[in-house]
Amino acid sequence: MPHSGLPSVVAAHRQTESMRIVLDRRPQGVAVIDESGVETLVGERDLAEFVLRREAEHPRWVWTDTAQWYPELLAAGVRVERCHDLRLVDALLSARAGRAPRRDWGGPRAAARADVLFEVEPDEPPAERPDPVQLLAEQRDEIAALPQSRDMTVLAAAESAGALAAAEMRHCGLPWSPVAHNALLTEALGARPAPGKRPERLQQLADEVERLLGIGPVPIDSAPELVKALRRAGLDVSSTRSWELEKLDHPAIAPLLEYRSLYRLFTANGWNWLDEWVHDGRFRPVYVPGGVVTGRWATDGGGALQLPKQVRSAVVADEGWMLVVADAAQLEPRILAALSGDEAMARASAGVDLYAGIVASGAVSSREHAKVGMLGAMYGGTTGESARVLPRLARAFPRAISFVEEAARAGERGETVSTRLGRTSPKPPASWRERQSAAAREGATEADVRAARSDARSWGRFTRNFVVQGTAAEWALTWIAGVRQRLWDARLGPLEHQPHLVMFVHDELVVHCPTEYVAMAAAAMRDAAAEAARVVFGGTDVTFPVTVAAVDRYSDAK
DNA sequence: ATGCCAAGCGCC
DNA sequence: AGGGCGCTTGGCAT
Repeated sequence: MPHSGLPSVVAAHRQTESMRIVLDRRPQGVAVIDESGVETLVGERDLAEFVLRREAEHPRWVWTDTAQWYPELLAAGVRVERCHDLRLVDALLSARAGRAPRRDWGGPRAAARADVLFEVEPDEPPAERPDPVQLLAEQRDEIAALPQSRDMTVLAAAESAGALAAAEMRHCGLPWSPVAHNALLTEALGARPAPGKRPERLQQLADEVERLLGIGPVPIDSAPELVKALRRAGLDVSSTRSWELEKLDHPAIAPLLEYRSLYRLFTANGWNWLDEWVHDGRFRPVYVPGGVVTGRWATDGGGALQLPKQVRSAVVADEGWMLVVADAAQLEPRILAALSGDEAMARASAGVDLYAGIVASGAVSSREHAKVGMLGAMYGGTTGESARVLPRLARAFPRAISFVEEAARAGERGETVSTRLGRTSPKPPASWRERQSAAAREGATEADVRAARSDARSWGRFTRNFVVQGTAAEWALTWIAGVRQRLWDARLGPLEHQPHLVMFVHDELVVHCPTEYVAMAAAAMRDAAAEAARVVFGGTDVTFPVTVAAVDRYSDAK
């Protein structure tokens, strides 16, 4: 029975929801006991902010913001199986309805209010903290009224599951060996220099560039100054981008490019990064689910989604554990094949190598052509090899190619597009529309027309890519949710002691896993991938193979 | 001193 | 005149 001394807000929620979950006060906090007797412990102060809701067979926690609440629960040893993230779902629904997302999520980290800070009269009455029960009902109603309510329900669940996974990945951390990292840095750069000094290897390369250019001091770290210096040395360059430098035939170029590469390692993922981001043998980046308009995750600090291959040998499993690394092979072209219902491309997708399948279909003559052609079709490439093979792909896979072409035309007209599950692209900015109407007006200059056309094409490339990248993100979220659920269902113990997700990069997942459970984790990753295709597309002939490798070091996976 | 932006390059 | 990002640095403006 519920204890009579519970905080009143919890009691209120309990009554509203008529939960059949028992809340019991303990010395450490509030225990939540569900009908199967599973018990979790929650800090009393925190619990007051939550609504627990019994849904069908499975409890789903409903809260304003997973990123705000879940880390504290994890720190207290509480895991949440399912949730409904009101903020993320609001973002989905608001984008679809073309309205601004609501911002007043309240909570302890809400923006400071001027009237509270300075003890002045408020400009307007303080906003009511949103009532989760009320918000949930509103979101449910809005979803139910959509023509594709099933899809949006799936997307809301997948987005929310992703938010749980993101918090758990940060909580557990990616196993990282500072010793291995320091060793690879020392091998590449020399010993760690004093603050403000260059590592030995960088100094050697800088000296060599200076000597070979033969024009005196070279400001190697300043791009504008370096361009001037290279021009003084007789090299015709307009920038110092690596692909422009690579075209030059001069002995100083090779050491300059090597300097650049090592300089980047030193500044972006060197000793300072290691000090800041790796503690107790774990790298804990902040993932931001839904941080990209297409639905991809972003990161806030740490750069986990841009981890250079150069440093992946520092990702080392714990003793007695392994890293199970799974990668969805050619995810985006497969997504396009499934989205468009292109049967010829579905046949080409049968093997593990889609591009080889395209070659086998006779559409193009080499794997490289298949790859650059498909990437060009999805990104809107109009030049070079990609443009040359596009007509051949369009003949062989008419539905796939016309699908992205139509998404591009819609964007050029200023319309929005949607992913398979209904994530909607933003409307072009007001400045975009103004330029379009300026070009359509009487007396528009040729420059107006050119600018408007260029803008339109550019937005068309965005919407073209949005449908593919965004649907790929949906597949990946569904994949994560499926893997996570399977690992959960195994109920092997506390999160950190059983196989758990530690890394996600768009189409790649890593599970840190006790050696005896590697086969189970690998199967979970494969099964969840097959399930994701069914859930997102509701049945498709396109296959989504994942390559799975169990390794000690991340760098050994590929 | 602080803020903003472009350049450049890392990832998918 | 190929989509989406984050991060660091230098350089300019305030």
